[in-house]
Amino acid sequence: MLEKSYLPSEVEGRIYRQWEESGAFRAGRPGLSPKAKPYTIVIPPPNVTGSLHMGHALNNTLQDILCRFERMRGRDVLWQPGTDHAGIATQMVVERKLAAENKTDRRTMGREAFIAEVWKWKEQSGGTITNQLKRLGASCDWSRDRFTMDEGLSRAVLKVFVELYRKKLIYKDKRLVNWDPRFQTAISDLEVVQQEVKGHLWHFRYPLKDDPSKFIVIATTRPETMLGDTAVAVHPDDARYKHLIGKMVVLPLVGREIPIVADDYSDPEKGTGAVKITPAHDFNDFEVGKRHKLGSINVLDAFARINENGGEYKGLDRFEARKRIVADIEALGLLDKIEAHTHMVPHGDRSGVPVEPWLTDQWYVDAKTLAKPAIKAVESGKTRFVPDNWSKTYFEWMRNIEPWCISRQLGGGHQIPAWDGPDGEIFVAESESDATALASAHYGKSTALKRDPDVLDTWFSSALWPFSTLGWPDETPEVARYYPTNVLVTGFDIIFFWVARMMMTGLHFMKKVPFDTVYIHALVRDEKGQKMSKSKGNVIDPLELIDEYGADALRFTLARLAAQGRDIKLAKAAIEGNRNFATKLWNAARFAEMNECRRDPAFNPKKVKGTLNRWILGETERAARAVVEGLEAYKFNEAAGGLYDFVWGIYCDWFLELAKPIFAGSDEKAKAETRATAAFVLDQILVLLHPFMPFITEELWERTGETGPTRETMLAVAVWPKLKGLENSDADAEIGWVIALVSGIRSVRTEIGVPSAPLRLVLCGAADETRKRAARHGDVIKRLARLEAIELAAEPPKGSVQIVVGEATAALPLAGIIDVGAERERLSREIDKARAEIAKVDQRLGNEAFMAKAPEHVVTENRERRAGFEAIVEMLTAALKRIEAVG
RNA sequence: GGGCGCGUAGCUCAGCGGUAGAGCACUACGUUGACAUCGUAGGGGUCACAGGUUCGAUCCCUGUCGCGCCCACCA
Repeated sequence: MLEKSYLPSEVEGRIYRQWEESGAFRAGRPGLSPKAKPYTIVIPPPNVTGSLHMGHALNNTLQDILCRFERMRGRDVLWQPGTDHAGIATQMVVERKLAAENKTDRRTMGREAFIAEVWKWKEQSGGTITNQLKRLGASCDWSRDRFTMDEGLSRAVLKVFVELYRKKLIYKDKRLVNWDPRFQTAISDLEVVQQEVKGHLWHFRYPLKDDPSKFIVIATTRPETMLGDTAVAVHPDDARYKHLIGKMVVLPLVGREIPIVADDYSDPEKGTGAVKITPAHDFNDFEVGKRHKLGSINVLDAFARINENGGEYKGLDRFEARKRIVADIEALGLLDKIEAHTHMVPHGDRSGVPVEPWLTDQWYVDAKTLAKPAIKAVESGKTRFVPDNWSKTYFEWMRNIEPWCISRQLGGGHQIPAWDGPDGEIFVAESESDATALASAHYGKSTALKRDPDVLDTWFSSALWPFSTLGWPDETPEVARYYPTNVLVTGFDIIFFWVARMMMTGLHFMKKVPFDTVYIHALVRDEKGQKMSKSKGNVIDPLELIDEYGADALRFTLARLAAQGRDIKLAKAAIEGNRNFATKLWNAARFAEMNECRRDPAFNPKKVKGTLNRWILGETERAARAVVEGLEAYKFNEAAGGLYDFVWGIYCDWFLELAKPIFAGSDEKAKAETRATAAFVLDQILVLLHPFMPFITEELWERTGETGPTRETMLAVAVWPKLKGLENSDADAEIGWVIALVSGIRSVRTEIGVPSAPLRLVLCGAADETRKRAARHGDVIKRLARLEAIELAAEPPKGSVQIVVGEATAALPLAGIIDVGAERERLSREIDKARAEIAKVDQRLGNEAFMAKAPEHVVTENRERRAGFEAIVEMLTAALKRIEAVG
């Protein structure tokens, strides 16, 4: 006997262990048909340092739903798990740990020692997120778990780097990069976030060399960079400054003479119309500098302090220098004015400090070239975004892509496989010995090399994920079988970081797109729509929810909210509601058990006779179809919502209720059939629901299996129901009639204020069918609508209230309801009919299209047509009146 | 500045050319042998606003207002 309610905490751990032990999650799992088609999803690898947050919960719930669904449909599913070493994030965690343990810091201990610390950390805590994913129910093939730093993946990284280098798609270049002064590393454009900062616009007077009593006034938000100014630019057509073009100014505080140049970049509307040019510290200025062959003077060091080019300001932090310079300019009488100014300032996404454009040597990927096939693949539909509008975002970025800076000056990560010769010559190879060999050949003698200390952007290894995890560059059977993957499930925030780059590397190295479909899901926010963040304190921890309500309730909630194109605002009440749904399901199974609804292996749904049973089987087929269609279209909300309505609103509310009198009755044959049907439908429900709520369904599958023939886990074999040809319009009509009648009576009872008074029901109208139905279902109707008696009459009694159900009418003494929907449908049909008539007339007159488009012309132009039009108006008016009369 | 999306019941959200939906909250009644983590019924909405298309618009088109996000922007 099932307990009174379902207790997730007592079930989930055990069930998950069973699944794992049975090997059900493994690609090529036992019991699989040899013809099974592969179905692959690679997990977006979470950071090893991370722990499960709500975004992971959504992302992995959706992946798990798809994987379990396809597994049950008989596919050979590989859900490839793994974790990412996540550059800065990991470095920060490990550094914090070192500090806590009073060990030496990363730079002092050196690379080797630090990497060892990272690995040590990974061994200790890297399993956290994996275990949390298991608690969620994720059915990954854990035997294939990978880490971006492990040996195989590192080999893939080396090979990709070397190959792209040889094809000149990776190169080293000296240009401005976004420099993060907190971590002292370059970062890519994507890792820069713009933040609004309330600052100032300082107007400085730069004296003319010819006549120091005259000035040109420039405006700047970053006074400290003036130390590196090499020109002042004005717009060539700016009348205010035209006469100054070509003249020199003397840079205050520094004394350097710099030219006034004419350049379109200068915007007469902004600032004073004259702009200082600092090519070493501004991306736009860098371009201006190139055009006018200006020198560039770097005045900052790696910590964003003023360097030796800053003269007396050397050693000052950039913001300290700013204050000093403004004060000094003011002291010289060269401060024209200060305006308050709010503007966007680029910050490092991890460090949170303003980044500096800084001139350094870095490694770049020629993204422009690699993007071309990646753009084409989406244009041609080889890879499809769902929802489709994300392809627009993808195109927009890919078509304007800039070189990808891949080198980082960090402690952890894949070291760049480049070795420098004594003369600066660079040797790129997969191993030190290969590089040495290259160097020997180049120099004609063995030469000592020094390895480039930089590491790769963490996204470089992630970009290879769909094939590196399968064993590439080796030609493994897994690569052949499971690549390309079927779908990538991810959030829109990493389309650029990750999706686009996987497309580029996948197409270049595998010659095939990495995935057919990219499903982009929403962001999970709190119930007020705020982004969840630690600082706001509005983070909902999925693990706490799992503890409180069970993994199934959380998963089902997320699935029901995962509509395309809208963020998810998650409220605890929603999860509670779905926990209640789990309880409801549990109790439906309990009810079935109490009524001896045992699974019957010989049960054939097509041979069922009873109307109620035929009806619920048809409904089951419909529900199953809705799940399949929903999941195939990635409409998780429709699939889950449909099941919710089916299980609660149809199976429990009506089927089981209508079955009660049969179970209590004496018609043994009907009883047996209804029992078998109830058990069969419950089985289908468990299967349909399993992708969404795997734990409770597996538990019930097992428990209901105790009575009938024994059976394996739902994952062992293809158990997805093939329900076809069960829909039955007679049964639909009949049970629909009963439901409508009972609902109508209940509603009328409340309306007239006799919720439990004994009432008689008088059935009238289309007699034969009504009479038969009443006879067949009289007991049920009486019971559910709490009636004293059901009578038949030709006409509704006077003073009664009518309930129209289909063609039949029922009447209760007092009350009143009429089927307005039927009226409306009839109206629509009549209009269509009239339209067709009019079209015929038009055709006869040779003006087909005319009438359809402009009826008002018709009214004045043609009597015959006018008659047709008026017919519509008349019908409309009449119908409207009918509807009004009814209320 | 460029782009995307959203404004539907008190709240969280579905829906989408044909009588406005669910869950939660609220009200009334109900412990009727699966379930009070429940049942039945009810109140509550000019579906942001204005035009247009249509027999009919919450839904399609145009515009306005409000909100959110992404990209670009350090004078």
